[in-house]
Amino acid sequence: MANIQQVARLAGVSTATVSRFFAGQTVRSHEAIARAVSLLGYSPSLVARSLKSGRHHAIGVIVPDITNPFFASLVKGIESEARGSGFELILGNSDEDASIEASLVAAISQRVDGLIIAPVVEDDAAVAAFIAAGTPAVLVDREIVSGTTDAGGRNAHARRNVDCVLVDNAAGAALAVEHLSSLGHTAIAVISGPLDSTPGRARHAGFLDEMARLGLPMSDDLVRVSDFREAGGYTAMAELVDLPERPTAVFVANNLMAIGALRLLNDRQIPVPGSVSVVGFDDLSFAPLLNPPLTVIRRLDVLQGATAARLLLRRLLAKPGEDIVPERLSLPVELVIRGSTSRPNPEGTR
Amino acid sequence: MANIQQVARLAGVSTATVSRFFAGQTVRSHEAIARAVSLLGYSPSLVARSLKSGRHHAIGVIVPDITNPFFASLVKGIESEARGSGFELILGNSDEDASIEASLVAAISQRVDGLIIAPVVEDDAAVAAFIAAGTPAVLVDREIVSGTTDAGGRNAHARRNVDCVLVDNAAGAALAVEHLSSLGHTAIAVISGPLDSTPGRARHAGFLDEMARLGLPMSDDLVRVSDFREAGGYTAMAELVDLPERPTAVFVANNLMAIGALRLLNDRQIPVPGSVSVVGFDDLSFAPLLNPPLTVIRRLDVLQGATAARLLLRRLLAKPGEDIVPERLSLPVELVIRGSTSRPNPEGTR
DNA sequence: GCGCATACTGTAATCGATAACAGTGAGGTT
DNA sequence: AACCTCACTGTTATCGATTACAGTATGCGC
Repeated sequence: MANIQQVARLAGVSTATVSRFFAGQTVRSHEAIARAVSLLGYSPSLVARSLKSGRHHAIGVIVPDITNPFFASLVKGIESEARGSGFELILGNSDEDASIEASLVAAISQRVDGLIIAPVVEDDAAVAAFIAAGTPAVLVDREIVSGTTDAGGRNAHARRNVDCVLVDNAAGAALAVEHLSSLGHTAIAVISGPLDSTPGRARHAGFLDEMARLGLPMSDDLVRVSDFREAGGYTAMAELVDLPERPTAVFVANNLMAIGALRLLNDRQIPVPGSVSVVGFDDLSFAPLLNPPLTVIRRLDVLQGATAARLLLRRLLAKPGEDIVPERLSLPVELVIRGSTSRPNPEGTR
Repeated sequence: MANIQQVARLAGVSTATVSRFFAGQTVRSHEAIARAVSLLGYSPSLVARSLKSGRHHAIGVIVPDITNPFFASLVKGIESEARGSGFELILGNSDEDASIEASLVAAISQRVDGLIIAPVVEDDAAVAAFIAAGTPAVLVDREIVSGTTDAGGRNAHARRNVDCVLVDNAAGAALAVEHLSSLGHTAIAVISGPLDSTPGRARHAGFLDEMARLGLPMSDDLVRVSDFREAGGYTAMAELVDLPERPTAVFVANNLMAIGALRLLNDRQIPVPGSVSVVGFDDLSFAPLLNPPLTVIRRLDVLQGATAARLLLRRLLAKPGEDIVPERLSLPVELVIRGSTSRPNPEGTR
């Protein structure tokens, strides 16, 4: 790879002039430089530029599980938006593990101008430290409630360099309960995600609140806290169907657990929605093709990623000194009714 | 962020000594340096190291569609393997578009030590140029048959710096045909991917070869060349079911098109496998839950990604001068029989 | 006490680009 | 002719680390 010195020598000018040529300034030896550049196939070294400028033209993206279709769509949205502004994407997969996430953040932070992250837990020291260091960040899908170093009681959002792109989890859970209740269900169970993550906690709370608001009975048996994974949904559903008083409907708080839950019902040959109605959270391209087609709470996943990227880029492209007001967006959700929910069967088919 | 000068000053040594300390050499002022480092929270600048060494400790990954579960799994396998060796992942999504891919390769190539790519087409000038530049690369799932700059008739694999991790596409297609034929089908159609991509071409050829080998009739009507996208599968299947002589079975050459095809059959209320049997290529975690459960050709996707990463890392971690023999692996596939295939219905239910 | 090997240390050049600063020359004004 | 402005150019320090090279100190043997 040629360097700027060789170009300068070939064009008979100084390196400063070549640098100015690439910065778009008017230069007398315009043509000679252009000729030298194409002859040598020169292109300025990004690393040298980075060293001088301190900017990397890259953003870090850390998700808990890239094989979850929701996060894949999120990344796709981020990718196309970032690329459009000339930023590269550095991807990390935390596998829902806070310690992996911490090492990812540490490894990535030196190479990026900003970070888009769906933190594993809400009390996330590594991410809080990154944010405290002043690097712009966007929390997506999940937020951080308080940094460990934060004695003053302010939470991470009080910081000036963090935006947040969430989804209305509580409203989604409430929509699910409302729908099931309107069909006549009263024994409604929930399979929640980890309660120390935003969507886990918020969907859980939204579910319980709506149950209480509608005056529906609730018992600990009907509440299963799982892990957002397919196997976790499978196990949790197994526990629910084995209850002496089996619920007639289940709200499953994410897509992978919903698949796991359906798989168990399928394995046990328990009719859906005949015996148990199921509502999932997050749509899947193939949800209409499932047996039965899955009723879900839907959001615009690619858009959510693109929004997060736009918020981050807004900071990265801002003039120095410009003060940017942190945003905390909550995107809407909607109920998509398909075949996995129906009126409860009075006989309680087993 | 502190720099090496500040550490050196605080520890009362020269920068060279600090540098040696980080390189693991024995140093007299060991403790003083360690104290200065932790006091300042210093960590060596990766950018400065990159500039000096020319290495980036990063690998580029370019896939056609990250929302395709196969590629998501592939990326996951690459990620965990790369991370284990301290390499970052720079991700690009080419959206099955060769011109996007070309700009991705150009943008990424300066930041990475090697590239893992599933090229959009087999005759891919941008990727061929990248490889010709001498940067190590691994072609995964798809290969490049000939570089445009390659007048000598040697193809890209003759180059010393490229490995290839494919899957036995032809065998997979043959397995599908065999299975359908053994059930009694004779009017078997195919929905292929783009014939200028490796899996598109190889599965197509494997299908036709096996049909010919078994002496099954073939007509142009039964061959649909599509685009590996869900919408493409939908359209292609629409054309097939509208044929005057509707086929009784269809081999769909990838997972997304299979979903599209099933969606059409679902929309038109055409019974599967009653009226049409369907075999897809590439399993999906939810394939057993589809209506009907989808019969597929399966491979080990995460392993394929991990294998590609290992082959690349082998080159990146090699001592200079060490000659590494290029590998061209073809991973096995298997047939997973589920509910979407059955004996043909003699009445030709419509 | 001298010579010498060993073990560590500092100085300075280097990677490749950028930008502050100080020219240089052409053209216009008086 | 003297002077000024304007537009461009070259020199050089800088970003932060690495490393070749030269240098210093220590211990050992004689």
